[in-house]
Amino acid sequence: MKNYSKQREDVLNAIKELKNHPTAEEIYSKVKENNSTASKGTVYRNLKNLVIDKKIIKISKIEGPDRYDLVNYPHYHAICASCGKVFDFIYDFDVANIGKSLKKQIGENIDINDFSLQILCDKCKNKLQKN
Amino acid sequence: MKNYSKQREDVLNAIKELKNHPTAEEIYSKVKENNSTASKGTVYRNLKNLVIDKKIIKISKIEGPDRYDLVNYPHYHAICASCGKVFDFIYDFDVANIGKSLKKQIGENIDINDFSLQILCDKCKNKLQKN
DNA sequence: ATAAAAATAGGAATTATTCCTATTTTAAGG
DNA sequence: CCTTAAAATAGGAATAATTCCTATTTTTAT
Repeated sequence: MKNYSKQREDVLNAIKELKNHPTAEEIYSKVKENNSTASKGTVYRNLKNLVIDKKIIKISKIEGPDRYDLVNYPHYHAICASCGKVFDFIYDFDVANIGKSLKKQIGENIDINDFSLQILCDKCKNKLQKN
Repeated sequence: MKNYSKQREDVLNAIKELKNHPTAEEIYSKVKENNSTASKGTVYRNLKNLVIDKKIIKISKIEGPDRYDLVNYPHYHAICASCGKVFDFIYDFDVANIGKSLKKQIGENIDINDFSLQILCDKCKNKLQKN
Protein backbone atom coordinates (compact mmCIF):
# COMPACT_ATOMS: atom_id res chain seq x y z
CA MET A 1 0.00 0.00 0.00
CA LYS A 2 1.50 3.26 -1.09
CA ASN A 3 0.70 5.72 1.53
CA TYR A 4 2.70 8.82 2.04
CA SER A 5 0.61 11.84 2.77
CA LYS A 6 0.83 14.79 5.07
CA GLN A 7 -2.71 14.08 6.23
CA ARG A 8 -1.87 10.57 7.33
CA GLU A 9 0.85 12.00 9.51
CA ASP A 10 -1.58 14.57 10.84
CA VAL A 11 -3.94 11.82 11.93
CA LEU A 12 -1.15 9.89 13.60
CA ASN A 13 0.12 13.00 15.35
CA ALA A 14 -3.35 13.84 16.62
CA ILE A 15 -3.54 10.41 18.24
CA LYS A 16 -0.13 10.99 19.81
CA GLU A 17 -1.31 14.26 21.30
CA LEU A 18 -4.58 12.86 22.57
CA LYS A 19 -4.15 10.60 25.54
CA ASN A 20 -6.84 8.07 26.52
CA HIS A 21 -7.61 6.38 23.22
CA PRO A 22 -9.70 8.94 21.32
CA THR A 23 -12.70 8.33 19.07
CA ALA A 24 -12.59 9.10 15.35
CA GLU A 25 -14.54 12.26 16.06
CA GLU A 26 -12.06 13.44 18.69
CA ILE A 27 -9.22 12.74 16.32
CA TYR A 28 -10.95 14.72 13.60
CA SER A 29 -11.39 17.67 15.96
CA LYS A 30 -7.76 17.61 17.02
CA VAL A 31 -6.64 17.36 13.42
CA LYS A 32 -8.65 20.47 12.54
CA GLU A 33 -7.39 22.23 15.66
CA ASN A 34 -3.90 21.64 14.31
CA ASN A 35 -4.95 23.34 11.08
CA SER A 36 -4.67 20.25 8.97
CA THR A 37 -6.79 20.31 5.85
CA ALA A 38 -7.86 16.69 6.44
CA SER A 39 -11.54 16.06 5.87
CA LYS A 40 -13.65 13.60 7.77
CA GLY A 41 -13.43 11.02 5.02
CA THR A 42 -9.67 11.39 5.01
CA VAL A 43 -9.49 10.86 8.75
CA TYR A 44 -11.56 7.69 8.58
CA ARG A 45 -9.63 6.34 5.61
CA ASN A 46 -6.33 6.97 7.30
CA LEU A 47 -7.46 5.45 10.57
CA LYS A 48 -8.30 2.30 8.66
CA ASN A 49 -4.98 2.30 6.88
CA LEU A 50 -3.02 2.98 10.04
CA VAL A 51 -4.69 -0.04 11.63
CA ILE A 52 -3.79 -2.17 8.62
CA ASP A 53 -0.22 -0.90 8.83
CA LYS A 54 -0.22 -1.69 12.57
CA LYS A 55 0.68 1.83 13.54
CA ILE A 56 -2.42 2.00 15.71
CA ILE A 57 -5.01 -0.37 17.12
CA LYS A 58 -8.78 -0.08 17.05
CA ILE A 59 -10.47 -0.56 20.39
CA SER A 60 -14.04 -1.81 20.61
CA LYS A 61 -16.00 -1.25 23.77
CA ILE A 62 -19.30 -2.58 25.07
CA GLU A 63 -20.77 0.89 24.75
CA GLY A 64 -19.89 3.87 22.64
CA PRO A 65 -17.97 4.34 19.44
CA ASP A 66 -14.74 2.61 18.62
CA ARG A 67 -11.51 4.14 19.76
CA TYR A 68 -7.91 4.18 18.61
CA ASP A 69 -4.55 3.99 20.26
CA LEU A 70 -0.91 3.98 19.30
CA VAL A 71 0.96 0.72 19.03
CA ASN A 72 4.23 0.42 20.87
CA TYR A 73 5.82 -2.87 20.12
CA PRO A 74 7.10 -5.00 21.64
CA HIS A 75 4.22 -4.41 23.96
CA TYR A 76 0.96 -6.26 23.76
CA HIS A 77 -2.41 -4.98 24.79
CA ALA A 78 -5.05 -6.38 27.05
CA ILE A 79 -8.05 -4.17 26.45
CA CYS A 80 -11.00 -3.87 28.75
CA ALA A 81 -14.10 -4.40 26.66
CA SER A 82 -16.07 -2.12 28.93
CA CYS A 83 -14.04 0.98 29.76
CA GLY A 84 -11.47 0.51 27.03
CA LYS A 85 -8.55 0.76 29.41
CA VAL A 86 -5.43 -0.65 27.83
CA PHE A 87 -2.98 -2.70 29.86
CA ASP A 88 0.40 -3.20 28.30
CA PHE A 89 2.26 -6.41 28.73
CA ILE A 90 5.45 -7.72 27.28
CA TYR A 91 6.55 -10.65 25.25
CA ASP A 92 7.44 -13.62 27.40
CA PHE A 93 7.40 -17.36 27.48
CA ASP A 94 3.63 -17.49 27.80
CA VAL A 95 2.97 -15.16 24.92
CA ALA A 96 5.29 -17.22 22.75
CA ASN A 97 3.54 -20.42 23.75
CA ILE A 98 0.04 -19.21 23.15
CA GLY A 99 1.16 -18.31 19.66
CA LYS A 100 2.31 -21.87 19.10
CA SER A 101 -0.80 -23.28 20.67
CA LEU A 102 -3.01 -21.24 18.38
CA LYS A 103 -1.10 -22.33 15.36
CA LYS A 104 -1.54 -25.93 16.36
CA GLN A 105 -5.20 -25.57 17.22
CA ILE A 106 -6.59 -23.36 14.50
CA GLY A 107 -4.02 -23.85 11.80
CA GLU A 108 -3.49 -20.19 11.10
CA ASN A 109 -0.07 -18.63 10.98
CA ILE A 110 -0.77 -16.21 13.76
CA ASP A 111 1.75 -13.43 13.83
CA ILE A 112 2.28 -12.89 17.50
CA ASN A 113 2.51 -9.17 16.83
CA ASP A 114 -1.04 -9.11 15.59
CA PHE A 115 -2.74 -10.16 18.70
CA SER A 116 -4.45 -8.30 21.46
CA LEU A 117 -6.55 -9.60 24.29
CA GLN A 118 -10.02 -8.52 25.14
CA ILE A 119 -10.56 -8.74 28.85
CA LEU A 120 -12.74 -7.23 31.54
CA CYS A 121 -10.81 -5.21 34.11
CA ASP A 122 -11.48 -5.62 37.82
CA LYS A 123 -13.17 -2.27 38.15
CA CYS A 124 -15.63 -2.89 35.34
CA LYS A 125 -16.23 -6.45 36.43
CA ASN A 126 -17.47 -5.12 39.74
CA LYS A 127 -19.49 -2.31 38.25
CA LEU A 128 -21.21 -4.39 35.59
CA GLN A 129 -22.15 -7.19 37.91
CA LYS A 130 -23.55 -4.87 40.55
CA ASN A 131 -26.48 -3.75 38.38
CA MET B 1 -28.71 -7.52 36.98
CA LYS B 2 -32.31 -8.61 36.99
CA ASN B 3 -33.13 -9.52 33.51
CA TYR B 4 -35.90 -11.85 32.62
CA SER B 5 -37.84 -10.80 29.57
CA LYS B 6 -39.34 -12.49 26.59
CA GLN B 7 -37.62 -9.94 24.37
CA ARG B 8 -34.19 -10.81 25.67
CA GLU B 9 -34.82 -14.41 24.72
CA ASP B 10 -36.02 -13.29 21.32
CA VAL B 11 -32.75 -11.48 20.72
CA LEU B 12 -30.72 -14.48 21.80
CA ASN B 13 -32.78 -16.81 19.64
CA ALA B 14 -32.35 -14.56 16.63
CA ILE B 15 -28.58 -14.79 17.03
CA LYS B 16 -28.86 -18.57 17.27
CA GLU B 17 -30.79 -18.70 14.02
CA LEU B 18 -28.49 -16.35 12.17
CA LYS B 19 -25.17 -17.91 11.33
CA ASN B 20 -22.10 -15.78 10.50
CA HIS B 21 -22.08 -13.29 13.37
CA PRO B 22 -24.88 -10.85 12.48
CA THR B 23 -24.95 -7.09 12.96
CA ALA B 24 -27.41 -5.42 15.33
CA GLU B 25 -29.51 -4.48 12.32
CA GLU B 26 -29.65 -8.06 11.06
CA ILE B 27 -30.62 -9.24 14.51
CA TYR B 28 -33.37 -6.64 14.67
CA SER B 29 -34.72 -7.79 11.30
CA LYS B 30 -34.72 -11.43 12.35
CA VAL B 31 -36.41 -10.57 15.62
CA LYS B 32 -39.20 -8.77 13.76
CA GLU B 33 -39.44 -11.62 11.26
CA ASN B 34 -40.11 -13.87 14.23
CA ASN B 35 -42.95 -11.57 15.24
CA SER B 36 -41.33 -10.37 18.41
CA THR B 37 -42.53 -7.00 19.63
CA ALA B 38 -38.97 -5.94 20.43
CA SER B 39 -38.11 -2.42 19.33
CA LYS B 40 -34.75 -1.28 18.12
CA GLY B 41 -33.86 0.22 21.47
CA THR B 42 -34.76 -3.05 23.13
CA VAL B 43 -32.55 -5.01 20.77
CA TYR B 44 -29.57 -2.76 21.43
CA ARG B 45 -30.12 -2.78 25.18
CA ASN B 46 -30.37 -6.54 25.26
CA LEU B 47 -27.34 -7.02 23.08
CA LYS B 48 -25.39 -4.97 25.57
CA ASN B 49 -26.75 -6.94 28.50
CA LEU B 50 -26.14 -10.27 26.82
CA VAL B 51 -22.52 -9.27 26.33
CA ILE B 52 -22.25 -8.30 29.99
CA ASP B 53 -23.79 -11.63 30.94
CA LYS B 54 -21.33 -13.38 28.63
CA LYS B 55 -24.05 -15.06 26.63
CA ILE B 56 -22.67 -13.49 23.48
CA ILE B 57 -19.56 -11.67 22.33
CA LYS B 58 -19.25 -8.45 20.43
CA ILE B 59 -16.97 -8.57 17.42
CA SER B 60 -15.24 -5.46 16.15
CA LYS B 61 -13.88 -5.38 12.63
CA ILE B 62 -11.58 -3.01 10.78
CA GLU B 63 -14.51 -2.01 8.60
CA GLY B 64 -18.24 -2.06 9.09
CA PRO B 65 -20.51 -2.22 12.11
CA ASP B 66 -19.90 -4.42 15.10
CA ARG B 67 -21.19 -7.96 15.08
CA TYR B 68 -22.33 -10.47 17.63
CA ASP B 69 -21.90 -14.17 18.16
CA LEU B 70 -22.91 -16.82 20.64
CA VAL B 71 -20.50 -17.89 23.32
CA ASN B 72 -19.85 -21.59 23.71
CA TYR B 73 -17.62 -22.18 26.63
CA PRO B 74 -15.23 -23.82 27.17
CA HIS B 75 -14.19 -22.53 23.81
CA TYR B 76 -12.19 -19.40 23.30
CA HIS B 77 -12.28 -17.15 20.31
CA ALA B 78 -9.57 -15.81 18.09
CA ILE B 79 -11.29 -13.22 15.99
CA CYS B 80 -9.98 -11.84 12.76
CA ALA B 81 -10.06 -8.06 13.04
CA SER B 82 -10.63 -7.74 9.33
CA CYS B 83 -13.20 -10.27 8.17
CA GLY B 84 -14.52 -11.12 11.62
CA LYS B 85 -14.05 -14.84 11.17
CA VAL B 86 -14.08 -16.58 14.52
CA PHE B 87 -11.69 -19.44 15.25
CA ASP B 88 -12.54 -21.53 18.25
CA PHE B 89 -9.83 -22.95 20.41
CA ILE B 90 -9.88 -24.83 23.64
CA TYR B 91 -8.51 -24.43 27.10
CA ASP B 92 -5.06 -25.87 27.41
CA PHE B 93 -1.78 -25.42 29.19
CA ASP B 94 -0.94 -22.32 27.19
CA VAL B 95 -4.24 -20.62 27.82
CA ALA B 96 -3.86 -21.29 31.51
CA ASN B 97 -0.36 -19.87 31.52
CA ILE B 98 -1.14 -16.71 29.68
CA GLY B 99 -3.79 -16.07 32.30
CA LYS B 100 -1.16 -16.35 35.00
CA SER B 101 1.29 -14.27 33.06
CA LEU B 102 -1.25 -11.50 32.66
CA LYS B 103 -2.06 -11.52 36.31
CA LYS B 104 1.61 -11.19 37.14
CA GLN B 105 2.27 -8.50 34.57
CA ILE B 106 -0.74 -6.25 34.77
CA GLY B 107 -2.01 -7.05 38.23
CA GLU B 108 -5.59 -7.62 37.20
CA ASN B 109 -7.52 -10.70 38.17
CA ILE B 110 -8.14 -11.74 34.62
CA ASP B 111 -10.89 -14.30 34.42
CA ILE B 112 -9.68 -16.64 31.75
CA ASN B 113 -13.24 -16.96 30.53
CA ASP B 114 -13.35 -13.28 29.67
CA PHE B 115 -10.70 -13.23 27.12
CA SER B 116 -10.71 -13.37 23.39
CA LEU B 117 -7.91 -12.79 20.97
CA GLN B 118 -7.88 -10.35 18.14
CA ILE B 119 -5.81 -11.67 15.30
CA LEU B 120 -5.48 -11.30 11.56
CA CYS B 121 -6.26 -14.46 9.63
CA ASP B 122 -4.01 -15.65 6.83
CA LYS B 123 -6.48 -14.76 4.13
CA CYS B 124 -6.92 -11.18 5.27
CA LYS B 125 -3.24 -10.76 5.95
CA ASN B 126 -2.59 -11.49 2.29
CA LYS B 127 -5.41 -9.35 1.02
CA LEU B 128 -4.64 -6.32 3.13
CA GLN B 129 -0.97 -6.31 2.38
CA LYS B 130 -1.46 -6.68 -1.36
CA ASN B 131 -2.97 -3.21 -1.78
C1' DA C 1 -52.67 -7.69 46.33
C1' DT C 2 -49.53 -3.93 46.10
C1' DA C 3 -45.67 -1.07 45.38
C1' DA C 4 -41.26 -0.41 43.57
C1' DA C 5 -38.02 -1.63 40.19
C1' DA C 6 -37.05 -3.10 35.48
C1' DA C 7 -38.03 -3.50 31.01
C1' DT C 8 -40.49 -2.23 26.83
C1' DA C 9 -42.57 0.21 22.49
C1' DG C 10 -42.18 3.36 19.16
C1' DG C 11 -39.78 6.28 16.98
C1' DA C 12 -37.33 10.87 17.17
C1' DA C 13 -32.88 12.63 17.66
C1' DT C 14 -28.28 12.19 17.44
C1' DT C 15 -23.90 10.33 16.17
C1' DA C 16 -20.94 7.62 13.39
C1' DT C 17 -19.47 6.12 9.07
C1' DT C 18 -19.34 5.77 4.25
C1' DC C 19 -19.58 7.53 -0.18
C1' DC C 20 -19.20 10.67 -4.22
C1' DT C 21 -16.76 13.64 -7.74
C1' DA C 22 -13.67 16.93 -9.05
C1' DT C 23 -9.09 18.29 -7.87
C1' DT C 24 -4.47 17.78 -6.06
C1' DT C 25 -0.47 15.19 -4.82
C1' DT C 26 2.73 11.46 -5.27
C1' DA C 27 5.49 7.89 -7.58
C1' DA C 28 7.96 6.11 -11.36
C1' DG C 29 10.24 6.17 -15.76
C1' DG C 30 12.75 8.27 -19.40
C1' DC D 1 12.89 17.92 -15.20
C1' DC D 2 8.52 16.20 -17.90
C1' DT D 3 4.84 13.23 -18.25
C1' DT D 4 1.48 10.10 -16.96
C1' DA D 5 -0.85 6.96 -14.04
C1' DA D 6 -2.01 5.83 -9.55
C1' DA D 7 -3.22 7.43 -4.95
C1' DA D 8 -4.93 10.48 -1.97
C1' DT D 9 -7.68 14.49 -0.70
C1' DA D 10 -11.56 18.11 0.18
C1' DG D 11 -15.95 19.02 1.18
C1' DG D 12 -19.92 17.63 2.41
C1' DA D 13 -24.13 14.83 1.17
C1' DA D 14 -26.09 10.53 2.08
C1' DT D 15 -26.60 6.69 4.71
C1' DA D 16 -26.28 3.76 8.58
C1' DA D 17 -25.73 2.93 13.39
C1' DT D 18 -26.75 3.98 17.98
C1' DT D 19 -28.76 6.33 21.72
C1' DC D 20 -32.33 8.54 23.95
C1' DC D 21 -37.03 9.86 25.54
C1' DT D 22 -41.63 9.15 27.90
C1' DA D 23 -45.60 6.79 28.79
C1' DT D 24 -46.93 2.10 29.53
C1' DT D 25 -46.36 -2.70 30.73
C1' DT D 26 -44.16 -6.46 33.06
C1' DT D 27 -41.58 -8.42 36.70
C1' DT D 28 -40.01 -8.94 41.41
C1' DA D 29 -40.46 -8.90 46.18
C1' DT D 30 -43.33 -8.71 50.15
